[in-house]
Amino acid sequence: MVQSLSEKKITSEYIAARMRKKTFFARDCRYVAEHILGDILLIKKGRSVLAGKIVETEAYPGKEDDASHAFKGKNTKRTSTLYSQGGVAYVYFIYGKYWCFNIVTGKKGDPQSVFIRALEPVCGMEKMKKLRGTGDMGKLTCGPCRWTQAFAIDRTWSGRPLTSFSACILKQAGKKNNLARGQRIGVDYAEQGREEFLRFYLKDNPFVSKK
DNA sequence: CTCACGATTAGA
DNA sequence: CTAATCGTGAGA
Repeated sequence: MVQSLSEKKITSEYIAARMRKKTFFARDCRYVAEHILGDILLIKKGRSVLAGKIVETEAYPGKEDDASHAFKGKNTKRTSTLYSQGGVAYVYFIYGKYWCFNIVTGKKGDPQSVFIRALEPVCGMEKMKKLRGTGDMGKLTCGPCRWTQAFAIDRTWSGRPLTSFSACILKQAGKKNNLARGQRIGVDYAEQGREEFLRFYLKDNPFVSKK
């Protein structure tokens, strides 16, 4: 277990010292997907704080990736956010009831992103349980559409910066990740993309979506 | 306008 | 294992 953020003081100085900057997100999605493992996703609304350790990610390189919404440069009303400068969220609706959350990476015009598949709860667990309608830790935040529900993510998040005091990624200095890599999940429709090893996760972390 | 489908999940 | 469920995007 990571140290609970609520055990520390979440001051703006604390956030400023650890926040991942825009320049970090300007990198290739594979690099970002790997290096944000173990970092903390933090969302503040007034006094309420929700935070989780990132334990599972997938890289979506964009134009050359037949699993990506931006394959061959496809640009629609929904996917236009993917073409932003790295560092904002890309959120979309799926299966009639869920929200999927990505972090846009790379330079403006290059539609890369990192899909966040699972978090380990760190702060605001009671609120998460309420939003999920369950106290079952095994199903609270392990899964791309479970954690977004626990964090009340919806369409209003698409395009929002993840480099602000109310929403950011906190770098965890000195972390020792036991990294694992594999094929992405749920993209069997992509003949090329399904073969590539673009899924990253923390080995043996119980909050990873698949065992 | 119509229609097929999905970067998933809950439940039988 | 399958049903649920509806916004999105492609095509008529």
